[in-house]
Amino acid sequence: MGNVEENPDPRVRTWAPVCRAVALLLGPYAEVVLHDPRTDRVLEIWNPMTSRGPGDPSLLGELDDLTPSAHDVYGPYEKLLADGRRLSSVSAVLRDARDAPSAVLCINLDRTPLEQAAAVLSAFGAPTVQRPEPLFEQDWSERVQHVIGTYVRETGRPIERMTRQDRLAVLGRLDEARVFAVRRAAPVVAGALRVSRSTVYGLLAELRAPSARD
Amino acid sequence: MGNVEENPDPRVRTWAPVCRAVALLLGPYAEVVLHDPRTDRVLEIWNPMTSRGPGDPSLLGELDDLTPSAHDVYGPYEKLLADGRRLSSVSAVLRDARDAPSAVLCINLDRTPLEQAAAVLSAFGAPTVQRPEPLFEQDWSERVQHVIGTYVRETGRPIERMTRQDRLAVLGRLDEARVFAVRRAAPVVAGALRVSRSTVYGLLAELRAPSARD
DNA sequence: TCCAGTCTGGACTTACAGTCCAAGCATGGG
DNA sequence: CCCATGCTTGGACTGTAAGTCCAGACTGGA
Repeated sequence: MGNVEENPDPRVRTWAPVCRAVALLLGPYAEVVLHDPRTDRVLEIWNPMTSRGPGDPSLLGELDDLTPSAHDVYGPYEKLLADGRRLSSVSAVLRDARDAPSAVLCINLDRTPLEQAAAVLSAFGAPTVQRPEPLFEQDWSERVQHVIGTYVRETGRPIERMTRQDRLAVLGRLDEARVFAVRRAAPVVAGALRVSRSTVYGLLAELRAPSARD
Repeated sequence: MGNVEENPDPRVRTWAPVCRAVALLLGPYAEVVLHDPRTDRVLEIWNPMTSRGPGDPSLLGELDDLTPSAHDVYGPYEKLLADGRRLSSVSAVLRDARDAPSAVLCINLDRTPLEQAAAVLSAFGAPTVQRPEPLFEQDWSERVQHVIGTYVRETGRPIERMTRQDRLAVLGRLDEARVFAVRRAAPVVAGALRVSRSTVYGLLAELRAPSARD
């Protein structure tokens, strides 16, 4: 992470103590990044989780999320690393004495170990072979929206641009969530996916009967 | 849990040490019950989680699950207590010297504290605003059991002695819980209430159309 | 004993779940 | 430009479960 005290950039000298403190507090599972929003490059990085370093371009679109809100703090967002690690990410716009944006701070927390620990705990006294038969709630149609929304966010692909594979994946999740045990669910799902009822049943059949294993 | 050493029932004297050991090992979160499968009653109980005691009927249908399998050990099953605690439950058929079934052992582990801990862990570094769904409910048939169980506890009236008013009340709660939005729910509820399908629909109609408000 | 209220099994109707197919519509190769 | 291929679609169809209805059985009380 370089010799910060000698870093020529005044912004780094200003913010480095905060960054180092956060990096220390959250141990090896948090990455702290200071971005230059004008050049879209990394100013400094602590506990890097990828191979990024100062001067590298600010991959990951960490700065893209900043436009819509009126505040200076954003998130937490969920990010997915290429190797499958799941990150919770917050960003903050840092301003200089004249109140002009001078840097952007990002903290990326790797939630994978926490989630593994949670899985160990909740598996204790194993809850049967039956998987957590996910719920149905008063308004199960919100669950449909949630599953689809999550998928769209993960892939960055809106419903209109989904491929057949996308639809198969989404329907797989919905089926696992036992959504189709609810009456009238299929037409609702079809509508949500902008697809006909026939297509839903066709894709579901394909999912449920991979018996054509030739 | 009574003075086990003086318990006149030889089965209790035989199995008590095992039961006590398990109850001690799993601390306050596990209940150990010894059932008499012929009379369908509790022989002895350690760390009771409900108000059951020796001689009480073996509520909860802990013995119902035993028929279908060829082995003598069953589970873990998931059970829902009336107050919402979630149990992992295993049962074992205990046999005497002549290999005849003499008692049934049930161990019920309260998973709630573990799940709370798991929830704390997985909530750490909160993943966005999402997580509207309580990790409560499992599959809907357990919701049925839960509603009925709660009612039985509240009124102290077992299913067999319920009046028409009781059934109306229970069905009202189930209807509010949107249980009947799930396919195949009505027959299951009818079975759980020890009542015919016709009766369920009749009572439901009465509940839903009190329009004759004159 | 009868009566009133309730429950029951079973026959029935309705509504939805799920299947099937001919035709439409993209996409891409020749 | 045409055709071939693969996917989707609306609609017709079948099957299964949801819900209704009713004559008869059961129950407790007068």
